[in-house]
Amino acid sequence: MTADLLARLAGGAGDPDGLDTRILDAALAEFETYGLRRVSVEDVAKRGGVARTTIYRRFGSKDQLLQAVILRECRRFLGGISAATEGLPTAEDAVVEGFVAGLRGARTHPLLARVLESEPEAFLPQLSMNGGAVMLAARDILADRLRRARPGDGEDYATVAEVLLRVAVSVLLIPGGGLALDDDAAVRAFAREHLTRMLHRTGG
Amino acid sequence: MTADLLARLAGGAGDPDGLDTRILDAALAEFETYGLRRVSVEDVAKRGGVARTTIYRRFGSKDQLLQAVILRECRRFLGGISAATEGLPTAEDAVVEGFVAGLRGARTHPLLARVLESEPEAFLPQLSMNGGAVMLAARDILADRLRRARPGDGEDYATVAEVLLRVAVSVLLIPGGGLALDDDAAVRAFAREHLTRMLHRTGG
DNA sequence: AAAGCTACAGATTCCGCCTTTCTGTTCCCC
DNA sequence: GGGGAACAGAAAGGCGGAATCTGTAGCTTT
Repeated sequence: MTADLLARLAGGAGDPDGLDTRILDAALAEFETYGLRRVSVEDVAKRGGVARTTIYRRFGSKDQLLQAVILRECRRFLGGISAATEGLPTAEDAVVEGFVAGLRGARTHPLLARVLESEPEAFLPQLSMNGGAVMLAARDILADRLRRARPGDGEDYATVAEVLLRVAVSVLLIPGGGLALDDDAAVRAFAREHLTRMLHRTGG
Repeated sequence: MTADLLARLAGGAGDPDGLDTRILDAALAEFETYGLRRVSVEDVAKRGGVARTTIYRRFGSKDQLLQAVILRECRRFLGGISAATEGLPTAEDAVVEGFVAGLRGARTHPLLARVLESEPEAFLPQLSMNGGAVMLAARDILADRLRRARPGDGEDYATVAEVLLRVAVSVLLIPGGGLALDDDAAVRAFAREHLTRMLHRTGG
């Protein structure tokens, strides 16, 4: 059931008429505007111009619809990291740009901002449940970039990538610290100065 | 007002009859057992064997009482980190043991566990409000240990310490990742292998 | 084959209303 | 300076009934 849903969203194919996409767009817009709790399936149906039953037929339940929205947002987020680290010459660059892209992507995400501000109690469980899985996916993408930039040295890139992501998440959730990470330039400088050190020095 | 409260708790002095301590003990026990919301000031007064008015005279309000409890717990937590990193010969050791002590201290903290499980919606605001300040305090302690173990090399120990703490916090909030941190030994190995790299190599 | 529409049962939420409890303050006694 | 009683206002809890929402089913339409 979940695998089916994932499969439908994975390739971008499997949705020739674009109805799933239209429903997901409508749901995303509703959730971004009103939060999760106050949005009914009918609200989504109206905005999407479809019948309520169609949503149930395609997604099963409101919760599964939400999960599908989240899944798609995660895919976009990962795509952003992937794009920002594509073809960088060194592993250091990949660490820096991956960190910058991840932090900026999360900071500017409308749905995340809305939920975090409007229904934080719904966020912590979501974080404990699926947060780990999302992080594993992001970690693998980042680790792959690192590995390509510096092939065959046996570095534990997956762990390095996960630590990067965890630092980024904690900066998001606990803003008040002493780290100066106000804009992209500051974030980049911090990552370059401190986070790249977790990579083994190869050339020097 | 807050400074006054902090001053009274700071030295351990200023509470000759131990009444503040008894009230704080009672409040802590109540909060650990029943959570934050369901505990009334009278519950605390009964357990502490004092009049309700005394609590108001000494702490001002229920919220300030809670803040005082949290403050004391933070002091204990910081004391644990401080003790665990005392007199270690190298900065690497301080990083490792500070990380281990911080993670274990948070994981085994009864009040933290209770609130996280029973009223997570009260935790996220608390984290955004005071989390940063607590982290700054913990950071300074850790940074001081690192500096003592390796004096005068101009390393930015404060930032290193804060990153350590942020990684620890994120492990607490997002358990599902790929990091194997099940027991102290595993935590220690991870910290030794990956986190110490954020220190500049001095001797080699 | 799949979407739209209507109808429906059960669960959940919302609302107004009332009662209780809790908070924070005051005053007096010790 | 603490204990105790009394108090007003705020907040929380209980509780019916109404409305809404979820999820399902059956039938119609394209």
